Amino acid sequence: MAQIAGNFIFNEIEKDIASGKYTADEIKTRFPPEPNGYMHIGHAKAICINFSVKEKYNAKTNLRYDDTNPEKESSVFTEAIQRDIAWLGFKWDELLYSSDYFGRMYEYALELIKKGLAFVDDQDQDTIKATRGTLNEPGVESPFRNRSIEENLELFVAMKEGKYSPGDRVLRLKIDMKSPNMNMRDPVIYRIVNATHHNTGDDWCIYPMYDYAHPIEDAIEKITHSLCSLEFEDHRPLYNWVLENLDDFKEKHPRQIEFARLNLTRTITSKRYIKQLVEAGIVDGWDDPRLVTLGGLRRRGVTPAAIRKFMENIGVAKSNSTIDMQQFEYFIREDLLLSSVRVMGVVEPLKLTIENYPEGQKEYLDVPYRMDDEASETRKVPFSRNLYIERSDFEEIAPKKYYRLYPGNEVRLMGAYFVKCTGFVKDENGVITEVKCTYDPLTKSGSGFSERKVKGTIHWVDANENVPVELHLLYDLLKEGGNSKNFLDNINRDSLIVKNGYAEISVKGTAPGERYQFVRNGYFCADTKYTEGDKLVFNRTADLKSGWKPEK
RNA sequence: GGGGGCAUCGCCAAGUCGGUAAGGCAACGGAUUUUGAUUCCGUGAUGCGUAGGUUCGAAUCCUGCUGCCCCUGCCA
Repeated sequence: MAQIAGNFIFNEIEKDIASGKYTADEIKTRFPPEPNGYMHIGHAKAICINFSVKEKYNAKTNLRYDDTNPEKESSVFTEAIQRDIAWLGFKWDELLYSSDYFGRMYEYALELIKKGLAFVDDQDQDTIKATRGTLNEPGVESPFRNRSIEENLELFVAMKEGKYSPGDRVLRLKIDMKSPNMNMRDPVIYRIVNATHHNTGDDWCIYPMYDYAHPIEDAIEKITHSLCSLEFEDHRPLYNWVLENLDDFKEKHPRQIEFARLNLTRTITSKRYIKQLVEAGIVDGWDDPRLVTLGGLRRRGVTPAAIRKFMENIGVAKSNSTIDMQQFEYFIREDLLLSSVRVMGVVEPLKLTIENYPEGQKEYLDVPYRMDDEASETRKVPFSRNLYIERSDFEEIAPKKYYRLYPGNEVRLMGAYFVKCTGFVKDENGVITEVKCTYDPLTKSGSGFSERKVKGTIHWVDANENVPVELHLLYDLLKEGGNSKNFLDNINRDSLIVKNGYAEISVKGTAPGERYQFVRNGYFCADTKYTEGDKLVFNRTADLKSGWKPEK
């Protein structure tokens, strides 16, 4: 395996090992998603970070669902999450649910109550909110803060037994209403919720809050490094407080370390916004190939290897940053360059007639999959008088430095012959409908012909023996420069361009999910939703970079 | 009028004890090329938010200032 690049988290882990805080063989991380939605590229960063610790230190990494809010969670998401992690190529050591610890969490709450560190508050939500204070003013203590341990115990048990309704009472930690850290102002740690939980069913009607549950989950699993995103930095004192006040964990407990989450230019990662797109029918689901959800990327044809290399390359740090989408695209192309088969496909067909190639004649050329590799395998590609070429490979009046076809110019048809443009046909609207040319039999590909050279090489497809393909060209979902308050106004309505083209016959029978490089057009992946039987639909995963700029 | 973070090339990002600014993406040259792809060479900070200070020497230490992000859910 390739050397894993360093980052500040690895440095901290190594310091902890050096200082004896944790031994090398007990290093353990966890990826703790809440099963309340589909994962996207941002989650992939967190997954890669946690599992990279496993790989680098030969450690353990658990997949643990942070399922403490039954109103938002569902098992359709637990399954989707497992699929996505497995797709990325990671194997968790244990698959766990924080809801499996509800019993222990309840016992620990009892312990805190007995220690006088937690109390049942009868105030309603609005009152609690109003007495929390502000960033600049301290909060005020609840009038119920000092009730007896016995009464707290009795009330909390009653909460658990369903004697009250949601909102009636909560369990709060007794920390400090004057703390400058809002999280420490007697945070609520248990609330009453009447909802069926995806894992525990109707066993519970009280549910722990994240700030209380998370440190306990980590500690129970003996996680050493609890890696999370920056916004939890303010929660770290509370994370530590909970563990330091519980007998089971006060001696030794996990360490929380925060890192900056991933932002990518030109993309939408907000769950709320993606949902809007799905519901408005702008995209065809959570796995629409234009989305950076893991399902969307998979359907688009992006490989797990590309995602992982990208994540490793961008590093891990604490500064808020936005990575240029081009950097991600670079790794997509890099991975596809050698892994995908190269064939010819025409996106926007234009007829090419070879006037001196006998009508009715046809030959099958042996074309190497890789023109740049002499050892490349070949496939048979039919060639005849009537072909299709790319519309953009012909110009009636050539711009400067245009190497493609225009009247009088000669180019190479990849894997075939040199061809010289002799004319073209326009319809009544001035649209070019056909290009005419002659070919030179001496220039056959592979013959070693070297009498003259040609600047351009273009791809082509036989006009009779081919396979029709529907090509989905995918562009940014966000309009450039759009910053209307109304999200939908910022959406690029041309993010999906559908083209009906032709691919060489070897593409026939392509299975959903299979990839090609359609030479000069980019990397394509057969869509898993629309490809069916003879109907081939391809998503363009990425185009090819081009150094050619028409205008000067 | 609080607290917690972050500031190194257009975008990311190394820089662990102060010793004289890695790497990637992008961009721009040029070479090779039956993909204007790939590959290959070459080009970037006298400078590390800013102003001072300590030091033979500071991105790294000290002080002041500035900018940006996060925090007042019975969400995670």
